[in-house]
Amino acid sequence: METTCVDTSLTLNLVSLHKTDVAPEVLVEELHRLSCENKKLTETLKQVCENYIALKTKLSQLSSNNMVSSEKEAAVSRTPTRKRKAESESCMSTYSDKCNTPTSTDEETLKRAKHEGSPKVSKIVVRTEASDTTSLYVRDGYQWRKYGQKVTRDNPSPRAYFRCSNAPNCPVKKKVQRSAEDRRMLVATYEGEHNHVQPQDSYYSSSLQSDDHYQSPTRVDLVNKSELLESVGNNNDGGKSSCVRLQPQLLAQQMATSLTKDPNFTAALATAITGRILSSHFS
DNA sequence: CGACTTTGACCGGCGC
DNA sequence: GCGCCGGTCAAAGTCG
Repeated sequence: METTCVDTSLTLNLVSLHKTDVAPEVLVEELHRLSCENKKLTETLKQVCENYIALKTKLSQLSSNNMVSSEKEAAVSRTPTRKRKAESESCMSTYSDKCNTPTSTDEETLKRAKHEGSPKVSKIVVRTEASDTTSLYVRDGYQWRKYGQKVTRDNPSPRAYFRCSNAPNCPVKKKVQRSAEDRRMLVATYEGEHNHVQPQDSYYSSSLQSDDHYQSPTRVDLVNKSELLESVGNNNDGGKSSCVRLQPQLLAQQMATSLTKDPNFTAALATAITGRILSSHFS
């Protein structure tokens, strides 16, 4: 599994600032240059944010349009929504159809979420190493106790059931099963929310920076199931850089986490802030 | 010895 | 009511 592909090291010219035998006018010039660069970066960031918001608005408009059209289609061809019939139909459908049709497990998860007052349910898709197509363990920073395993009807690979064992009464449960289409894909379904903090010395948190075998998860909340399907579909194409296809918000979260852990970034940020203060002072 | 995994049995919901 | 199926239990086994 590949590590995070976002290079967080900012290569601002910090070295010259540490020199003590530099003329003051050179330092001033350098400060001006950095403040200009900082302004440019701020403008670029602003533009990126604006583009992101515009795209997000467009996406929500498109999805709402799709919902209206699908409701119309459903009204035209109203069929009994019995679970087994739907399942047998999905067995007849092609692979691509499957990608656009909610699986029975998704239905159950959603049903349960509705029934139990909608506890937080989310799915994580993890691509494992090509050689490893039997393990059902997803390292996510928490400690899990396996309490069951079952072979389900719609998938030849067994489904494992886990409970969080970090806290004695933590209600979180996790189901892990290999994808029927791509056995390298582990699909972990989380139910509930942890009532404790994430262990700090976890494999996951440390692996974000150094471990090459880190399984970079694609987390998708089931609030929007189309996101999940899109994510699974995207990860199904045998692509090598799963992090490229992360949802924008997830990518931003990962970037933020990586950036705040990066000493280069904190140093560059400190320099940028100092530059701003000094430039406003000089002008 | 405690924590964890394995695995067959059991239970409840749902479709027929 | 019966059978199927997913989810859970719990006893036995394993490991450090």
